[in-house]
Amino acid sequence: MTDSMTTSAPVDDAAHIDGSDLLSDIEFLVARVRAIGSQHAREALAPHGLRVRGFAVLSLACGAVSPTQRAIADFLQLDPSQVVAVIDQLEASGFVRRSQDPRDRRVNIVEATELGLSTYAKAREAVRDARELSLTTLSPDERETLTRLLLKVAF
Amino acid sequence: MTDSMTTSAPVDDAAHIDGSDLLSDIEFLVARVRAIGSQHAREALAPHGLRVRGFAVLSLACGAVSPTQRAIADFLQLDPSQVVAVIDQLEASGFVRRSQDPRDRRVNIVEATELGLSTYAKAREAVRDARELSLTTLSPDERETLTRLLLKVAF
DNA sequence: TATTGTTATACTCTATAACTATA
DNA sequence: TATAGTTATAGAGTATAACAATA
Repeated sequence: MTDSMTTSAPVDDAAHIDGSDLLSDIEFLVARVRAIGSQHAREALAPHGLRVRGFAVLSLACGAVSPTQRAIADFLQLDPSQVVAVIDQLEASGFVRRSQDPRDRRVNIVEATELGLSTYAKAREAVRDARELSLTTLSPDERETLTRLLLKVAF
Repeated sequence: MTDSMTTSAPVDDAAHIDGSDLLSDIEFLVARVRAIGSQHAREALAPHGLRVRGFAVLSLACGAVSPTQRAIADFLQLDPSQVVAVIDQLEASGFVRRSQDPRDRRVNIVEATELGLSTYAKAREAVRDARELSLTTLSPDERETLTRLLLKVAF
């Protein structure tokens, strides 16, 4: 339920604080794990000129089908106006380009450029490496279980 | 990696978008689950005059030992200046009071008031009920497993 | 009339540095 | 000199409404 990050180990303060309610609270734990994860991801992405939301959008633009802005908004559960801002930045960095759908001129299709594709490949590696730091305490089996359970909740 | 919320089911758009990279990404899934969870928590807490961070701090203040602001900051991994703001609000609402530690006058001990204790009890119930909506797809065993795995990563 | 993308705006959250009072 | 708390500020993230172009 919080989101900042330091490297301290608050659970060690067991004598000075009673966090029993929160420590058994899945939402609290999820919030904390997200804080750790997005901090690591931010650091891993920064050298590649990407932030977390930009990385997610670029990931979709690099997929097998070039998505529309609307599809991106739906998939990431972002407001369409937020997608505009993210894509503005990605386009300014030369990672994606917008192209009008000839069948419906309202629609923008978001395509990754060559630079976008290669940057994404490198950024993806960097994120994966950083993730090792977060998940080092989990066995491969446990990671798979965690992924499966999160997927059930997320959708 | 995103944080807004609607009730759409983006995974259904499988034909229109390729989210395969993200859907197997624990950090992405964690971010999404957090978004869902904190949205539910926000809605559950609003009628009680609490927000997510305030609820977390109040939870600690209602624990067996009254924490110092520093202990709260350490435990929640918040910057001490953020704790000040949260406690200001909790104190203005009459949920907690600050009292100076007589042994070290720099230290503020945060105690829950009677109103704080009763509000926390109600808010905790509301959050628990709301959580049922998020976790309805998980069995009790799965919830326990998820809690255990998250705890391993979180600390 | 409904939908895609856009602009503008405000609010919350997060991070940082500088300050005070105590130790 | 170091620590607990505070103040101030800026940046990032999020939510909302109104708008133009197109269907």
